[in-house]
Amino acid sequence: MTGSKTFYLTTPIYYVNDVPHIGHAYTTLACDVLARFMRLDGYDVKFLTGTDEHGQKVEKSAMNAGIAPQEFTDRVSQNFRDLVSLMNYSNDDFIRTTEPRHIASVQELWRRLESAGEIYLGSYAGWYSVRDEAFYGEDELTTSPSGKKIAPTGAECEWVEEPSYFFRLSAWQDRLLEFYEQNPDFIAPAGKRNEVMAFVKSGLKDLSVSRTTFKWGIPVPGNPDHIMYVWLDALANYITAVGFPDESGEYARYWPANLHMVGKDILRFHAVYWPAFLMAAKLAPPKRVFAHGWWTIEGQKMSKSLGNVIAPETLVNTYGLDQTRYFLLREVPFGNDGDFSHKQMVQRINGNLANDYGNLVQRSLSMIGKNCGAAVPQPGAFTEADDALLGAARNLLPIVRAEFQAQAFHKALDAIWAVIGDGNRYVDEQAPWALKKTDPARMATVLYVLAETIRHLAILTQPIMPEASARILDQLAQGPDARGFDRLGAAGALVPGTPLPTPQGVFPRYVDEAKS
RNA sequence: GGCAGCGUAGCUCAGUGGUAGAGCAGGGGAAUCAUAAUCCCUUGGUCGGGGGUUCAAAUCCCUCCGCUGCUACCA
Repeated sequence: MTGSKTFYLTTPIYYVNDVPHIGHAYTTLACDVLARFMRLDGYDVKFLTGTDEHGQKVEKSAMNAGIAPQEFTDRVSQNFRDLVSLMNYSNDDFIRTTEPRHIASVQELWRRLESAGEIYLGSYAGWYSVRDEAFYGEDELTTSPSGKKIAPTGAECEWVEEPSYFFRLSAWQDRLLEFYEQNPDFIAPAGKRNEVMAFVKSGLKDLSVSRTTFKWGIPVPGNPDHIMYVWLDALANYITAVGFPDESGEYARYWPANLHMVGKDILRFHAVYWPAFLMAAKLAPPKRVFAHGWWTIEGQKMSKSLGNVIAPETLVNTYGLDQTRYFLLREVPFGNDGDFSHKQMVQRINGNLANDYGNLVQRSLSMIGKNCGAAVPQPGAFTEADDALLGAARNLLPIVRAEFQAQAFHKALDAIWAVIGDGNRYVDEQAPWALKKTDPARMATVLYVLAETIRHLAILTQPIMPEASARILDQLAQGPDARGFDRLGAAGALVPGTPLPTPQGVFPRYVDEAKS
């Protein structure tokens, strides 16, 4: 056993009514690279993703499709399971909110909240638009000449009242603020933390947590006329997946979650409602919620009406899987909004991957293949320059680790690429092609230093680019058991004389189709 | 409207009191191991405008202009 070092991280569960796009792929990708990193770093990791399958919209979509809701969700949730293999995600579980384990979990959570006096039956009243399926505040509405209340969307609203259970969110305002104060890293990035705290400080109202207007959801225990509020249902997936209500097994090992990764649109649910629900049920709140930004496409907002929504499959087919993974995490400081453009993508592929990283690997391994009998060369004494490059490579782990722990993936990549740059400069300065004639022993040392540097780089790029990194490690004859972070440094140093396969390019240049 | 943040080289951004920086793009050169990839040098900014504090401000204060986010129950 690895012992006590565990790491539990989650993506949001995706609403099955959506078609997977770059945004979904991005969220799960960020979790995937973190999960891979932590595993390589010796942690016992649980990485969860899944689908949110209840709610009025799903019910309606199923009806329109002429099939039962369950059959409908079975069908469309497949889109998200396909995304897993397309993007090479390494999740340990895939949860669906229609599974029996989840229904049992949510109902138990409800019972605990109810028995703790945190839920009461009241009635929910407000201006409701049937067309928008949404309630509006009095101040958002305008009045038409005929006296009707009109929503900002132009839809007519009517005053409706329905019985509803409420969660006593108002009672948690101070305890939430105290929780944020005592856990300054709970919400990231910092700007988002300020927004959430401002929201909570502005005052919290009790939250309606049940509906009677549709059926497709989890019934309230003891009152099946009520369906649970979708967010209570959805958020609970994070404890369901670790076995709740059984608190002995995985729950004891993994809960509280180390990280909930979310898009910035659903931060409030995770940073306000969720810890309140959990604390009210006398369960531990998660350690951290990170809200990342949105992608625009060629400078424009992604939207169905603009027809510029990019399917992850298109990216992977056009640019390659690892190239896409690299771009999404390198191009934009994680947490910021970013823009996807073909030009930038090609820039990254050709500049960073083909020219910098790929070329360093290829030029080094190619010289070893041709001049060192296709085996790891035998080094002599190291010079200052050798030690400098090796030192930079060996010093990378603590830097990269710190950046990953802060989810600053772009900074981790910057640090790795700095060493790639060092490597290319070292090749030019040492000019092993000249040493070949003048000092073959020195050439062997230089090439050994390069191979050892590349080994470090490839081990560290595994989380971001699993396939390409594996191919580089293959070319260094490093087997599956030689790829963990415990092999960085002297512990895993290449053994001179080890036969190496013929090197092959790993990052091809992207050449645009000839314009017509 | 209120609260918060941003505005630095053509582009994307780093830099929070002490002589303006990086990557990419542009220009010149070197090298030839390598996916014509690499390496070196270099052009380029009155740090949004104005005012103030200070020996010294991109960095602190005030003000104006522009942009963005949040301001609860569609997920």
